[in-house]
Amino acid sequence: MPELPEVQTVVNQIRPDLLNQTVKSITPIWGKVFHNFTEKEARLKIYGKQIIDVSRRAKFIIINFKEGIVAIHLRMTGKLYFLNKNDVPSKYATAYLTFKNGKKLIFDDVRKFGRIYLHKNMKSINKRHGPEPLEDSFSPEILINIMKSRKRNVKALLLDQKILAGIGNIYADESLWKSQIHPNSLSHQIPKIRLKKLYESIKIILTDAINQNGTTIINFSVNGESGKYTNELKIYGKENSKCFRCNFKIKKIRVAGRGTYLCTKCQKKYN
DNA sequence: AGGCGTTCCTGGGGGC
DNA sequence: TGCCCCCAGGAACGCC
Repeated sequence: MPELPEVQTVVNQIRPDLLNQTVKSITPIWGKVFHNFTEKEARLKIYGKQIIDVSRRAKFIIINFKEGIVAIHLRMTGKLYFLNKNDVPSKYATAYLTFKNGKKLIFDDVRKFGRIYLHKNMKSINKRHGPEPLEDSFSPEILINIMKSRKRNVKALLLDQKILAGIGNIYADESLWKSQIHPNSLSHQIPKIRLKKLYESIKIILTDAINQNGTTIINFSVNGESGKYTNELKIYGKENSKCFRCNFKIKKIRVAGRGTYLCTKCQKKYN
């Protein structure tokens, strides 16, 4: 389940190998993997074009060309890895790119939720996404405004990419645990001081997770090292074990349609 | 506005 | 060993 830190880790790992490379081809193995373009369009727009940067926006991996971008969303089980020209991709490969230097970038995706997009620029992605939580411009006031201006379940808000970009199920639970907020709290009822704590928790947790190469529950990158943040998790996946803070038994409930881990003793419900 | 269910997909785990 | 059912959950979409 790649979220912001995992996607950033993938970008960090593949960027050096992609920078300045010239695309020879991009080929779908599974029919629906190209979400908004055809092979023909790809041929016209990116064959022979040089990659000038590889970056991340929300949970998208962005391959930047002088004119246009290729955006890759890993969704649940997507992985990217390099092979040499004549190597055979795994049975779960849904697409691949080839480059002038003979390398091949494989998009591997067991559950086939992942998609590749071709866009002129970042406009269509930006308009569907809220602020980047790790950018300096993301301030406590912005988070307070997000929460206070809506009357919505706080976990649902954290997961909503239009509101805040990049957070998924694992880091939502971890951030709420660290800031001692019950996931079913109503956003506008949470005191400002608690929201400031939530802001700090999000920043710290995402930054630490990137430094640890993310959380590997299902491997998200084949070439790279596995994510070590798995060892730092305090609440996610820890049903029935003891809360690190208060020793109370950790529960698993459903919030916003997702499996949610929490400590009902030290995470306060505001409603 | 916002909550909820459904869809897309497949592997893996639990129950029997 | 095997079979069935449910669960995992990111995002879009339709409905109420």
